[in-house]
Amino acid sequence: MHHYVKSSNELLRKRGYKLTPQRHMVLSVIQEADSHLSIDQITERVQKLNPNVSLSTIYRTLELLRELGLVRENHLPGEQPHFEAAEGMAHHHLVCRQCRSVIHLDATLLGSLHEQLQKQYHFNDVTLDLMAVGYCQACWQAILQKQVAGSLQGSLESPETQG
Amino acid sequence: MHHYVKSSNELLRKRGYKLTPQRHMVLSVIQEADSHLSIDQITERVQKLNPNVSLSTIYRTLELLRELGLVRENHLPGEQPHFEAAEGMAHHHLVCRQCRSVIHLDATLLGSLHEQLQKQYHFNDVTLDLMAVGYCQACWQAILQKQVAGSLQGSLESPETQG
DNA sequence: GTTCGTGCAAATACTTTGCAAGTCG
DNA sequence: CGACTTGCAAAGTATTTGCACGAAC
Repeated sequence: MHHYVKSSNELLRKRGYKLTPQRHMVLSVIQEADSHLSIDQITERVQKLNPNVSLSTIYRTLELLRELGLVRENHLPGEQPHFEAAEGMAHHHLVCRQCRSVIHLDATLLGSLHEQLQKQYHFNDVTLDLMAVGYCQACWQAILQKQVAGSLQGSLESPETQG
Repeated sequence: MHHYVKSSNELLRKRGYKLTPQRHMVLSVIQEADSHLSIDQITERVQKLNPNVSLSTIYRTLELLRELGLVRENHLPGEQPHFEAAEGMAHHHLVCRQCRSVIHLDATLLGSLHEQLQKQYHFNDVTLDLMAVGYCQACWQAILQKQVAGSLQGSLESPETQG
């Protein structure tokens, strides 16, 4: 994975920043993770390498890496933001509206939409992040049950509450 | 717009909730907005109708309406969450990584992808929310400028700092 | 020696919770 | 009544900022 470091370093320097040990730690923790990480997870792993790294540095570093396009940030409603390496495949999300369970979807789902957007809106270096929200099978069943129960109760109560 | 109220009411009651004045206000504020609203904006507009409505009620109501699928929530990194009426067209976002400016994209962009996802993953009532992130034209120009300036400075400094 | 980065502590912003009181069938 | 809601105040989390010190040209 470390072949990323050289180009990251160049990118930072071209923009007037340095690749400090802290920045390097944050970046490689993200690059070496299987999946996206929350700020807590990043902090935990970085502080395992060096316990003195402060939380504010982690926030500042993540903001910088995001702005440089070295990491992607995504923020599902109701969760902490998560970060993943820009080199990896973007993975999209299918989220249950009720239980908030998440299914990860394939990056290829959107084809070459990003190229289309780049041309049409004159944006550069575009990446896509799709969130699909619905009810998962289990929650949908539960909702249907509850509604049935409600209407049964309704039709029983009307005569009985008079007794 | 008020023809939504009846069906919203039914949906709430079917699930065991009431359409209180507070909930009604929050929902109609969202339904009558042109675009999506932040929690602050919703609070401001609701409290213009009734200053006694508390912030916690607004949070609780938004969570309920979201869970029922009456409003959509989206959370662009670096911003407050935003809410929009589920009846309207979902609008997608193209965001600049640097200046965070946002372009709203057409809902039709993704075609019938949601139907495909519903079938494939047994999800119900799926809506899609796309976020595309890149550098807008202005920021991209600025970045290129800066890099050019940096390398000029670099090639001047090397000999001169020796003098 | 000047610019860029960091750690720490404090400040700010955001969101959730407990609870007593209010509504309504 | 009894289930559901609300407002208020307090607590809990998350994130940002100011500043003095340290590191790297």
